[in-house]
Amino acid sequence: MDDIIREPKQKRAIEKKDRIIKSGFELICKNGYYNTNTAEIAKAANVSTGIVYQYFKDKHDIFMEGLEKYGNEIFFPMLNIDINNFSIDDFSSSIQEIIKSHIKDHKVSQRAHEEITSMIHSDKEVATYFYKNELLMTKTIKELLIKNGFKENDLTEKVHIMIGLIDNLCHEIIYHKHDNMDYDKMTTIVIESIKQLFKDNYQ
Amino acid sequence: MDDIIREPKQKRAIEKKDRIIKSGFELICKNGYYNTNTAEIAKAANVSTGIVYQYFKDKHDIFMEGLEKYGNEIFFPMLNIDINNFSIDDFSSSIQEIIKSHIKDHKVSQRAHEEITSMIHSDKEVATYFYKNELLMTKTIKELLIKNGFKENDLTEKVHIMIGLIDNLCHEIIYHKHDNMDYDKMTTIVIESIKQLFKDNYQ
Amino acid sequence: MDDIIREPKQKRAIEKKDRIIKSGFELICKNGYYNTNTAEIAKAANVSTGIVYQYFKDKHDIFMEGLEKYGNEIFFPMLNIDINNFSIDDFSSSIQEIIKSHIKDHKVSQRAHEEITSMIHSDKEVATYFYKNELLMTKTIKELLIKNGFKENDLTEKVHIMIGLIDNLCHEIIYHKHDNMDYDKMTTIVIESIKQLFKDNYQ
Amino acid sequence: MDDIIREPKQKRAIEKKDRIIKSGFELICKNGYYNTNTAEIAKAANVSTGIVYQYFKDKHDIFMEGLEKYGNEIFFPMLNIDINNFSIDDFSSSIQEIIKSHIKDHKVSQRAHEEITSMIHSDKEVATYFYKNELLMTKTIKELLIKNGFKENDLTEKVHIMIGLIDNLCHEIIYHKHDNMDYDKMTTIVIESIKQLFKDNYQ
DNA sequence: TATGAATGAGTCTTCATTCAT
DNA sequence: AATGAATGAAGACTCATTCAT
Repeated sequence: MDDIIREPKQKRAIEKKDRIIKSGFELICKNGYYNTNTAEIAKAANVSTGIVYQYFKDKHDIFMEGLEKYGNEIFFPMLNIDINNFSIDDFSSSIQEIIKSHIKDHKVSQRAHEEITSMIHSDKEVATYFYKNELLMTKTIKELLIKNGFKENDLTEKVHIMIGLIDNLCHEIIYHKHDNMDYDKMTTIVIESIKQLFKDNYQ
Repeated sequence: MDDIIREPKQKRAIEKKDRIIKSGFELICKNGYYNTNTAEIAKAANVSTGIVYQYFKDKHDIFMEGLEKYGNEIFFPMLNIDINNFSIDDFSSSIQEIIKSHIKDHKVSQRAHEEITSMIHSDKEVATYFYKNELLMTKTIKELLIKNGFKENDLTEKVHIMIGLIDNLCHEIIYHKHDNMDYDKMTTIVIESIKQLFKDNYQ
Repeated sequence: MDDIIREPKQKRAIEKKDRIIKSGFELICKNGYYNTNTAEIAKAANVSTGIVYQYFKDKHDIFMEGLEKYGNEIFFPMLNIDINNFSIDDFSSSIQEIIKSHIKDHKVSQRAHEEITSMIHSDKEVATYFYKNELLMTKTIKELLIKNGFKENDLTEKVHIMIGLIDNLCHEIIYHKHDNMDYDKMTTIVIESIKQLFKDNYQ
Repeated sequence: MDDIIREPKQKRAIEKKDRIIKSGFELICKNGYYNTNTAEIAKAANVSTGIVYQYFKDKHDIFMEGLEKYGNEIFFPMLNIDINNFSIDDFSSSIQEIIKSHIKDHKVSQRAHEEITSMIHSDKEVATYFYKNELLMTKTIKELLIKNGFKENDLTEKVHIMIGLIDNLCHEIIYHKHDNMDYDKMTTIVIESIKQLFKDNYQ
């Protein structure tokens, strides 16, 4: 009974905290860390300024929790690649799939990427986050490929290059929309490049 | 007479302004826009805080002038590729040359890139700068390749992809130094990828 | 019936209130009034923050009740002098006894004295408390002396001076521990001074 | 000429800083450290809040400078005893003189003493200040007495006790004004006590 | 032109107190 | 009676910009 009564309290508290993280991270991604103040975050989360500091050490902490929570789908969407959707036999569609989900997952903010990567060098915690997840992602994908029959053959380096290719492509598609660029063609070329990249690793 | 007297003054004034731009841009690249204040900039430039506002509308203006002045060598070093150093016959070494100078030019600050790209979306002027120069760079390189006998054949897209490959490589080399990455191999692979990328455009 | 049920509750309530007073007073004495917050007090007392305001008007009220309850043994230990331990025939040892217990009673916190006396002038209630008890103490000791055969002879003033002498001595011993001071000698001298002070009042 | 123009600037700056120190110290002494905010201090000093932080590291710094500047006349007025006014032959009047000036010098605030001594234990800098000056004062007076022919004979301890006696007396006279206390008598008794205290040290 | 002192709005953060449960 | 989450006013401090000289 005690539990039943407490449960919603706790649930609401968690929801509240989540709201703060979400609002904070969204605002920071949209307007920048220094252009977002705690009052705005609190207001967007529909809480008082005071409560923010009951859940978070400081403004930076809000951001870090947001990064931990939402960062992966923005920066490391490939971490969530479903192994079952990956097929060596249909490399093209696998990569296309990755690109699609990559693009789809850019939800929180179009600006997140630049805003946050800019903090890598000023902010040790952010740097650590990226370093950690970059390694993880490379490792994850490498293992995925090996499971799919790829040979170790400068695989680490190639995976890194592939990630860069995909990142750049998605980035271009999502953000820039240069008028003179044909994105379907570009996608095709990138996929072809990736295939070439790994040509010595499978068959 | 007025001119004669003013001339040296003006020369000094120009030098002074340049000093502010340089100091401001360097500090902002090193420590970030919001972690750099005008007092620091003035001090680093060896001028008074007041004078800054005689030469610049505001802090942001200092940064923009710095970006215009020094941005290219940081963000678009390929704009400065010497056409004479580029050879279709020795594609590898040409690209290697580009990478080398790319890396070398990251002088003002290792942090400049992230710091500043983060401002693209919060700052229309910065965005414009990048948009403008990205197009210019793609165009420049494309023309360079055409001059070197390359065929138009999704060349715009390919150039863009190539720039991304090189950027990522340099970035990786300059910033991350992941222990498990062999950068010489990586460079070789990237060059090979670029060659493959353009294989239908030349010969 | 109501009473029977409430009784234990009330007992607990009283204990709870006492715990708040004790914790609050101790913390304030140790860390200062402004460096102690109600959350800490509640936590130390093992109660919720809300309940504090059911027992006390405000934070200041907690402190005042603590002062009333524990203040005497810190600030006016001489109020508790046991008349049976006081002897005109062995003045020295009587005073030595007072000093000993004076020092011993500085238990709640070495800092209490300064912290709280500082509030005398900012806080009318605290001022009233001290004024009231200072008079009481002087009066009490005066009466004690008269009961022990001392003659009225500027006795009020002398008692006040004596209290000051003892206070300073104890204070010095408790807090400062100046290296160059011999506290045994000092005690002897103070006792001799007190004897001299009262030499016209007894014999 | 440059100097002539600069001089007043600098003079005003110094005056401004002094005004902040004075206002800050007065307000803190009157209302307490925690009941005084920087805005009030700035307003009292007739400056903006911002300028305060050009002259001082923080609020505490204002206070410390005030303490260094005005503290001695409040806490250690005897440091300023004029040797020529001190005479072994007329001990009474010498001490009376000290008491008089002691009382006269309590200008900044009646509350200063308690407010500030309360900070001794919470504040290392304040503690250091007091420790340093207490030693200095004891030493100064000791030397003064020796110069006047006093013999070393527990002189350090006696000086300390004397200072306490005088402090308490002045304190009583200045602050408490207990109705039942005759301060002239009290002064006489204190002086007599001091004479007794040193009776073995001179003649 | 040049200085650097001065301004004051804006920011993060704390905490006594209240209130929904 | 009890909890502890929530409030929001207040405070220390920063800094882009202005201004007296």
